[in-house]
Amino acid sequence: MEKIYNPHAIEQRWYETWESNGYFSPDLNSTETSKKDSYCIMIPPPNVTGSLHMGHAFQDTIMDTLTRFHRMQGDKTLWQPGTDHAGIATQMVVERIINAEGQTRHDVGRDAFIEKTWSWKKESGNTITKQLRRMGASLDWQRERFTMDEGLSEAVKEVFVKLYEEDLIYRGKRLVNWDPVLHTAVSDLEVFSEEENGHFWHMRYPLSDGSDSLIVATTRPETMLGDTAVAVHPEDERYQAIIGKTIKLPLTDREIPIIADDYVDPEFGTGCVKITPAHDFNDYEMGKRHDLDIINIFTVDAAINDNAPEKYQGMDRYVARKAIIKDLEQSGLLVKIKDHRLMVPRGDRSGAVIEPYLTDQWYVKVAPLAEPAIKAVQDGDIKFVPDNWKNTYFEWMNNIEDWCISRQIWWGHRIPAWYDDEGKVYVGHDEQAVREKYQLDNSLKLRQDDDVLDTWFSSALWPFSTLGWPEKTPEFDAFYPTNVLVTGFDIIFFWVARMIMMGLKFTGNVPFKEVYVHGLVRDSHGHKMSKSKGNVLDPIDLIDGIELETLVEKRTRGMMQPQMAKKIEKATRKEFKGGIPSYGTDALRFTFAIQATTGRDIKFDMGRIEGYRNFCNKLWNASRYVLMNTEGHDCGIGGKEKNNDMIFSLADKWILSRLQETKKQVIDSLNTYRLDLAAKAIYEFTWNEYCDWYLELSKSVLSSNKETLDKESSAQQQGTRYTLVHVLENLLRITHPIMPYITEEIWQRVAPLSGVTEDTIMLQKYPTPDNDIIDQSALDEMSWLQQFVLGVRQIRSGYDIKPGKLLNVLLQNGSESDKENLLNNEKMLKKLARLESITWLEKEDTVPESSTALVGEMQVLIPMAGLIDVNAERERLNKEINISQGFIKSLEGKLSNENFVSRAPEKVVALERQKLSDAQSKLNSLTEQLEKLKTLS
RNA sequence: GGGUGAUUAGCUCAGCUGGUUAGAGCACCGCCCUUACAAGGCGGGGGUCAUAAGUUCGAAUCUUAUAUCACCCA
Repeated sequence: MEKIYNPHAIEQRWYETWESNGYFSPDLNSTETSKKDSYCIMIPPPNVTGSLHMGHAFQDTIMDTLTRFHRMQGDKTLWQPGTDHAGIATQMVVERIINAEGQTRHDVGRDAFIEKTWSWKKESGNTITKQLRRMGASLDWQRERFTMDEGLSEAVKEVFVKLYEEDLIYRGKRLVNWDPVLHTAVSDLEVFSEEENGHFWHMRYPLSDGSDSLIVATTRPETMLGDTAVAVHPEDERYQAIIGKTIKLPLTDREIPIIADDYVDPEFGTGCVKITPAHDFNDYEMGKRHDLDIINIFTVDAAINDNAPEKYQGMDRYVARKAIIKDLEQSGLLVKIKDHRLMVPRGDRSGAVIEPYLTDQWYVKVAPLAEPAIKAVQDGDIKFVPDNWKNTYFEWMNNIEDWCISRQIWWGHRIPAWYDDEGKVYVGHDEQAVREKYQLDNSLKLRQDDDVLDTWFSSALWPFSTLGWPEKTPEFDAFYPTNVLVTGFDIIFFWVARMIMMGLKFTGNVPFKEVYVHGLVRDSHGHKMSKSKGNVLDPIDLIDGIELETLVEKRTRGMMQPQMAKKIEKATRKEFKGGIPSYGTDALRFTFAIQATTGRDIKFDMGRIEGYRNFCNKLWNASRYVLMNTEGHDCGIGGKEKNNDMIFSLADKWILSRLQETKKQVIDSLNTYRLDLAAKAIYEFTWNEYCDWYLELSKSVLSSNKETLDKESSAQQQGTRYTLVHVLENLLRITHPIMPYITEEIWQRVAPLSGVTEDTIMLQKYPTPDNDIIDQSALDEMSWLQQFVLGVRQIRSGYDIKPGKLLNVLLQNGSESDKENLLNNEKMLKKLARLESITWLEKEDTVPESSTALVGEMQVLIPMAGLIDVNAERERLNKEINISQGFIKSLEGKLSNENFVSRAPEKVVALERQKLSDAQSKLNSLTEQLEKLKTLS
């Protein structure tokens, strides 16, 4: 093995081996595993145009860890891969290519455009699936699906037609988020609202009878052309007299009513609000309440249309804004202009300011679907982890609105609805089916709806459409309902809730039994990573490393706000002085796993990934040590059962016990989605116990000279070699779900030494704890040994005694069991504490001036003899005595409290008493020692 | 305005149903190239657990209020 762990040399080779051998695929034909033992996770389908970001990498680490864990436990395991067709995003990508060739998509035509999109997908749509492979994700690629696949499209049609037939889909005119550049409705998720600088324009609206006037304020003055009322609060005393009167709307010849509605906040602005039902969501609702006219004044481009006075027709909304301001000013109706920060909604793809816009769209009537979906969570058929996310879910489900599912673009599932010349609508799987269903004559001309469905519509079917639904398939039988959905909380509404509704509606069953909601990955300062902030980290760059210059270039290229580039460059150069070194996939995965706590934010800190890369190196080198000392030797394959003479040392028994406890902790943690605790248990066991103590202790067993080995020593060496290999081999299997590559690489070398020759670690059994192996007396004795060694080391370090200097220690005031422990472990103590000799003294023996450490009541004495300064030792003892006295005081306080003793559980009181007596004997020893120093000097 | 969550060492975070003299990693300080590992070893310093009140024999942990921050919804 190389001296330093090098992820590059191993990762991709192993992935190719796993994939080409079909290890990721569940064996559907096996009769051994019943339905009960199946395990399935659906990947949240990433956008086909997308590339892997930190959020994906985090989420995929979680899913892959769970998948590998269950696969190793023998479950029939499927992690279902695939991508979604990302209607708008994909269409824009292809459109950009066509534009670069000097054409528009309208020049090309719909059918040819779709064809081009498919060929783009074939050539370039696999960026993210390649990156998923780099992450080590054990997805069953043979079953990869795409939301536009034939089968999934069939599912979409089936669902649409059924919902329509049940009156759960309807066509209606409603306000939607309209992108005036893309000419389509967009979902809330595709709209980003950010604060921008704007103005508040105060305008005077005169009453029709000329008696008075009102002042209204707006951030969008051009919408006044569509005003159909002015509203005040019903209890606002200032305006009681004019409620019910009318306004002469300036710049138009319309009269509009003054209405009262308690939505109006009398404290805000002037307490008068202009109402534009066609161009504002709140106004729309108010318009419905008061039966107001709805006047749309915009074209699809957000220019002024024919419903407005001729003067403004054809003007872009911002040109019209200026014209209107000017005209109002000239008529003396503009009262004032105030600077104002306001939330401006922009389309995340086009960057255009989104307009609420009145159009014909298709909707899903959600309330009837939501009801069983709420019940499923209430009844516990679906559990959220952490549990409190269900509140967020209920909150949304109880206030749910109908879902606009149509989009005015070309790329997507075309709505299976046809119209005749009179506009009558027919819904069916295809034109032929429609004609049969509605008994239409072949001569009747039919035209299919131009719109396509929202991508989320097909995503909502993902858990069952990928398994072949509506066909009856063995996959569906085996894996539906799936076990867990792993997702960020940001799409509980958009996706999770809709999958639950659709799953229940069409399969009669929940789509998943648990929803594990993880946090979102942020930068080291807790900010959201975004291209415009220039703080994005690419997981692949963390795996492979990247030069500083390349990173700067990558972060500042193609910025929406180029003025930010300088700032970003500076920050990047400061944070990543030498670029990013290559950390490898396993270190990245471990970093994610250990940060997968129940919190909502994962602040990604470079210090941590570096630390876990070091951890990989530690594991690597520990393995090197094990191999160096076991290869070519008798490692007692099969353990004691097959090697009767094998002897286990204290250390062997101890580490074997700790291994069982670690297994238990890791398994329990993974079962409860606490990957952080699992990773931590692995880290601590590996580093603090196996490496720091066990490997060191094994050295004293294995260092004996070969020629002089007697039978006993060789049986001891066999025991130690067996334990070295056995623990490491188990540890690798325990760790494999989190760090697949390094564990596979090492396991290939280690497994044969434990008698296993198999092709891959990923299909081995996951280790299970064996309580019979846990040896409490070994745990106790080891703790004695550790205290002993630690005590000597502290003295050594406290007095700057060179590590190489061998010491002579004296023991006094020890018990029989101390004596026994000493006999059993003298050799190990000498090696670890670097001792020349250990001398057991009786109580009455006199001792030279010494520095003292305590192991229970036993005093470990290191004679000073020029090593230690008496005053310094006195000071040290005094400090310890002080601490001890403080502790005793607090314990005595507790125990002298009548209430505590009578009310606290007996166990707790007994524990406190034990603590007190321990502390007192410690104090006695310390004082005794101090006394000795006094009398001697 | 409504909701949710957070506040623990310089930084990033654990701390499960109240029983800890409050832990870890990184950073920091001292010693050490001891043949698995300097991406390392050994030892050490560092916190009134945001604030206030309450419940309790006992509160980082439960309740209430306040402050600050974050996110979601309107």
